[in-house]
Amino acid sequence: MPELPEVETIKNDLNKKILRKKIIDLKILNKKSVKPNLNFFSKTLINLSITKIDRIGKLLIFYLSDRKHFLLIHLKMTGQLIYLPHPCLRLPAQAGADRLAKERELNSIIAGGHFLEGKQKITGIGESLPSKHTRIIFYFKDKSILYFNDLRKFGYARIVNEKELVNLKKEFGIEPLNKNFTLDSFKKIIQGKKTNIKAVLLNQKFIAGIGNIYADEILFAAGIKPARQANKLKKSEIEKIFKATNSMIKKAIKHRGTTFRNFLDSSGKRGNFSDFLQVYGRAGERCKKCRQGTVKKIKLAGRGTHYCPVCQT
DNA sequence: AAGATTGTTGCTTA
DNA sequence: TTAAGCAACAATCT
Repeated sequence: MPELPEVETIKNDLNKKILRKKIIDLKILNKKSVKPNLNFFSKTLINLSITKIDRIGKLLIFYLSDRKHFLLIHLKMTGQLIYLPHPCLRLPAQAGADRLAKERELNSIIAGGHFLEGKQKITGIGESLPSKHTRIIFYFKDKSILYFNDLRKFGYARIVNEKELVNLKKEFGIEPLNKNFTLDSFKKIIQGKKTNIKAVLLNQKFIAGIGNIYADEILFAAGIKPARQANKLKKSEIEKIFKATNSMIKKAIKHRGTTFRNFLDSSGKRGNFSDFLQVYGRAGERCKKCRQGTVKKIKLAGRGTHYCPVCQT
């Protein structure tokens, strides 16, 4: 479930890898993965290059060299963007003693997904590329390839013009990494909402980028029950949630995101923040913080919600 | 084998 | 008028 930290990781990596490389061909294996339609999508992208990659919430924005169009990619639940530097890379003999190991690593993604650390099977990955979940393939002039994989076909790649982009941006709330994400702006959002705090954190129109995993983790760190009514939270409690949001997002980015089901970064690697999760996915287990409560799982805002009934109040 | 999984949209209800 | 709630979507796993 790519949320802000996962999408940010992909954005940062791809910004180092694919800029100014000409797109010479496209393969669209699932029509519904591209918008507005297959023909326009291909016709627009071919012969262009990507000049910059941006992100708003969980949405990736690729600036294109025609300066008129933008490629938006949303990974939704199971989307992956995996970049293959070269389909058949061979390093020169003078590359050093570990040349073969390096080559193997660079090429293993083709050989069958052995690039995965460990042998843990994760849905939709661990396959050679393209896989049965590959929906779009971008071919660059330097022979490198970008794969858009999406097991559940929820994600999409969409071409928009500047006006559409501007209108779309308006739909998003404040960005946790932006300067305007202040305690004051956060307070204003929370205090005006009658619904539960988890639903507020999840709503992209209020705060952009938080999804189900980080919502649970943030509220756990803040010691607040997810079902608490937002406008009834004390100032001190809002401050705790604000601080937890800030540190959680930053720490998760530092560890390259969370792989719970099938998130992979642009090299096909897992996110390490999974090791730091405190409540998400721990239903029935002892609370890691107070060591008294047992993590409970309920349904809130239509989502599985984990919390400790003892130390979250 | 039904129910859970989640991000977003669009519809309904309050 | 606007906020809030909920089904729907997709494909798999438990």
